[in-house]
Amino acid sequence: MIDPDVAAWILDFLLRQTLDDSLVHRLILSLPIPAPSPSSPLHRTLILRRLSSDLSRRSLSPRTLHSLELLSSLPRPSSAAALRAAYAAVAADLTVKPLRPSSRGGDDDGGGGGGGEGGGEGEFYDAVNRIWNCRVADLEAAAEGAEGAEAAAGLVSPELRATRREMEEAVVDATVRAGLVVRYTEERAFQAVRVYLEEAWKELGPSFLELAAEALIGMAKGKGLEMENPNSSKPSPEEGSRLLELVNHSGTVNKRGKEIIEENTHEGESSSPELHDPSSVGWNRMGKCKSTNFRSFENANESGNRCTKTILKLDRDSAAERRPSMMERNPTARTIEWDDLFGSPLPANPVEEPHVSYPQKGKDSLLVKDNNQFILRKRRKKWSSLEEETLRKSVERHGVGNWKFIKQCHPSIFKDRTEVDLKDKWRNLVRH
DNA sequence: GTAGGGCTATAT
DNA sequence: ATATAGCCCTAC
Repeated sequence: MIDPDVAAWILDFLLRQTLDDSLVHRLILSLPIPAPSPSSPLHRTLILRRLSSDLSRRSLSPRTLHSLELLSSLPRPSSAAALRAAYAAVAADLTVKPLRPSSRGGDDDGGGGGGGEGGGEGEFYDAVNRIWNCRVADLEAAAEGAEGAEAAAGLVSPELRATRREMEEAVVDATVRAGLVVRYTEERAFQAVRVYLEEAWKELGPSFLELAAEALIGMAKGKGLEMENPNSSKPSPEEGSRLLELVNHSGTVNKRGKEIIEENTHEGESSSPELHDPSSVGWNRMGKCKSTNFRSFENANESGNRCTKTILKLDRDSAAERRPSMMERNPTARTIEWDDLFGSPLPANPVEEPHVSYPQKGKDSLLVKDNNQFILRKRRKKWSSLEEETLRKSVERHGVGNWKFIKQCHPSIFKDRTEVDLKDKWRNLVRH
């Protein structure tokens, strides 16, 4: 069994070699590597390797942009200027891509409509919206906001801002569009990434294993031994123990580093409790809960983070199917908490299904009785000033009514809000 | 997906 | 006690 630290050294070394990607992939799967923490050197190596892979496959994609964003958010971002340049170039390339002749006319042209020209424009508008009005606009906003709020804001450069303005002009001006195609070639983006990678790899320095090897060679030479000499191909016992010593010594250094990483990880967790929000787990499990007590059990858990509602209908009301009109008030409605129903602590096995976890009291949800239905209501959460400000800016930028789009633009900020929430909040904002 | 009416937890 | 903000419901 390979020690995880040793495995990390090996991987760190291998990732820097010009190995086939599929081989690297298999190595990653076979080595006992702990999930690299963002502050570990291996993390940077991994992202750089991913970027190199994009470059060698000559395939720039949103993933490339993401890699660059990750790199800029690492502590001590390397080669900042080259990184900014690469980001701007890749963003421009991805946007302009649909306008290039090569991307047009494919085999999907069979329909045979008239206007052969307009094909890429729609995709271009989408790309401008996606990349420049959302992604880059967010970076710019973060750069202006509280310093250090968003580390990736370091990607913002005058060049990037200028390119964004240019892209916005291009949306309404065909001449500008044509100019973009000429200027922002794919090759230009490749070149920018290449320059950055060269600097970044250089800045990263040799891998630990290479350093160890060099040190060993140095020691051997100091003793007058020639490593290349076939006569001394058998290392003496003394040399062997030196290597061990070297590895052990570095091992302690590495272990110390790991401890720091773990501390950082803990800090990160405590500062963002929503990262491991247990209630969402509870929700998902609730969705699987099957109970004979309930006639029906709907769980509308939207793709991911929002638990919309859970409706439980009691057996006895199967006859009373009629739903009250929206205008009818329900005098029996009241809000109760989980503890009111199940007592506290909750029974380990409240229904048939074992291992069912319920949302914690006061954590996220309430249970509302509405006529014959129980409705899980989302815990009321006040809008933060960041959410509010983001909504204002987004509406300014994208207009009223594009709630879904606005939510997609800021998935992390509006993590706990649905598009309906955004709409409701806007209604409140403009009411006063 | 969005608009708009309605309900209720929470702030005042 | 009242007003408001946040959330829910449903028609379209």
